Formats: sequence, structure tokens, C-alpha cells
Amino acid sequence: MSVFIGTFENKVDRKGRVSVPAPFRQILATSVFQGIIAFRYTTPNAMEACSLEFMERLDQGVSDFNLFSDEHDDLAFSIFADSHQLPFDGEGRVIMPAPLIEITGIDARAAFVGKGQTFQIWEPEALQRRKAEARIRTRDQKLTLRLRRDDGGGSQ
Amino acid sequence: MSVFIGTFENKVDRKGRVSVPAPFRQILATSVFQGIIAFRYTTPNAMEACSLEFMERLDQGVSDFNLFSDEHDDLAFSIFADSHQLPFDGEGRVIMPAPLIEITGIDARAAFVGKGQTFQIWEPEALQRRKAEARIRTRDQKLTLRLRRDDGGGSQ
DNA sequence: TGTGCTCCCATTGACACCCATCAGATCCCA
DNA sequence: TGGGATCTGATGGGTGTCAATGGGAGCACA
Repeated sequence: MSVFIGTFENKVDRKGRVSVPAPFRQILATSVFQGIIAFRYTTPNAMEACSLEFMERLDQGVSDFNLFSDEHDDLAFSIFADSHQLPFDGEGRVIMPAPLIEITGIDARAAFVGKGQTFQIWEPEALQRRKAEARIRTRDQKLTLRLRRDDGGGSQ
Repeated sequence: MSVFIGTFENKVDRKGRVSVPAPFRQILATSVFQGIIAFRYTTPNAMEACSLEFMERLDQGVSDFNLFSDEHDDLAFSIFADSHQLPFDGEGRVIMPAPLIEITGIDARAAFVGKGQTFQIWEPEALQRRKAEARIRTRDQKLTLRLRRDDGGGSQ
């Protein structure tokens, strides 16, 4: 197992803790950092999450721009500055940081959505709406899945 | 753990001391010099910071991003001359040097912003403005994150 | 003698760690 | 094939520990 697959909905307790789904934790088991990195990216109402290793590879990608260049600054800000390192507790839970709760509107429950090398965390109802939209759009546009020629480094 | 991630806002006490966030300190724990190097670079209203080791790599020009190779003298002037070596006290705090306070406009609070291999220290409100800018600009320019083609070590 | 800095100690509040319970799935065996 | 035993994952809650902060005592240097 190496990719995040499936959707799981878990409870957020009054301390702000959520269990990261066991299948996801299993994928992260080999990571040096026992936990997840959560950050905001383009999708509104959702936060992205990944392993620390994935983040480090992003960093190297960013560094291919010149360090201290404007592009690097902007990207570093958008990604690293608004990232949160969330360690697992003994039971595989993480604490939802306040800023991310605000962005996502997560309250009593959180939905974990696999996206391959990363996953997202949603407020369940917002996720439902998003899924409905996606269904309609794919039907209308008759989008089909295309397998990508395998070359290793997929982007996001 | 090897990259500076996240934003942390701490108080500056009347002696000019600030706690360096614990996660950052942990990354610096293996450094020979127990403290941080703070210096001014192009970003107005902010100071850059890193470990002593990172500074040495800059100096040798062996950093991954072959940085300023032509302009080493300029680099030496703009960075090394205005660098400050700030040791931790017993509680992991550093003292903000007057010149850097002046540049950044830091007063009662200071925000530590992870940028991967380095981090920045900001006056919190100036940081908010900068973050908003960065977000707009990355969206407008459609800058996207790219994973560097994986050089072997790819875990997950 | 005064100023500035470095240790050192006290306080506090958050959260990391620990343990208990509960629900669902699987297995075992009569 | 049905019922109990077992296991794992999800959830709830208590408490000790540590990070952040404030302040004071001692020391160096002017």
C-alpha cells in the first residue's frame, strides 16, 4: 500500500482531536515523522495533508527556483508558512489547528479523502456538495480517465 | 524533522527576549551552535534566520541552489556583514538585536515563519499583509508546485 | 556605581501520554 | 450456522509534563 485511497468520516472530540483513518496511518507508518503535515492549497473549504517526506520533496522543488527569489518567497509562503505539523498521539489522532478549522468549517466531524500521494480533510457536508458538483461536471463533459505514462514524479 | 514548517507567534518581553518555537528548536538541536543566525536580506520588514550550518553552506556556495555564484562579494556584504549570531538562553529564547527590531518594526510580538530550510521573523501584522499578497500572486501567476523528479530516495 | 547581559527559578496553561470503554469485524468451534 | 471469544479501531477523559512567559540575582564592563 502506498497511495491514499477512499473516504473516511471520523468524529472530532471536544479537545479538537480526530483519528486519522487506520489505512492512512499505515501508509505513513514508515515516515520519520509520526504524524501528518496539513496545509492550505487552492481548494477552498478543504485542507491538504501529506507526509513530511512529501513536503521535503516539495521544498526541493521550490528550491529549484532561486532561493530568495520572489517566486520562491511566494510559494514558500503559500505552502510552508501556512502548514501545520500534526503529530499522532498514542491512538493515531491529531489535533485540528484553529486556522484550519476556520478555513474548512469543520465542527463535529471530519472527512478524510484519499488523493493518491496526498489526502484532503473536509467538513462532511461541504464534501458532499463538492462531490455532487464533480459528478455533474464529469457527466456533462464526458470526461474520461486517462492513465498517465508512468514516469515517477506526479505533481499534486 | 528537517524543514521549518508553520507559523508561530510569540511574545517579546521587556528585555527583548523571544522564545524560538519549540519545533524550530528541535530542528536546530543537532547544530554545533545552540542558537540561530539572523540576518537581513531583500525582504523588507522581515529578517531571515537559519542554522549556522546553513550559513556555512551559503558561504561555500555548495548549497543546492547554486546561489549568487557570480556575486559572492556582494553576498558577503549583504548577508554576512549584517548577520547576528543569537544564542539560546536556558529556556530557548533569543534576544532581538536592535538593528533587526528597527528593520522589522517588531514590538510586542514576533511571528516565526517556516520557509523550508530557513525561516523568517516578522512583525505579525506586516506578515499578514505579506501572506495575502503571496496568496494572490501565486494564484494569478498560476504558479504551481512541482515535485522534483524523484532522485531515488522516494519513500511513499 | 550604574548599565546591560546571562543564568536561574517560579508560574501557568496547553497538550502529550496514559488508560478505559465501546463498536464492528473476524474467527473459532460446537 | 449461530453464538461467544478476540482483536482492532474509534472515542472519551484524567493527569503529568513541558513550552512559553515573567522576574530576580549575580557578574562583567564601563
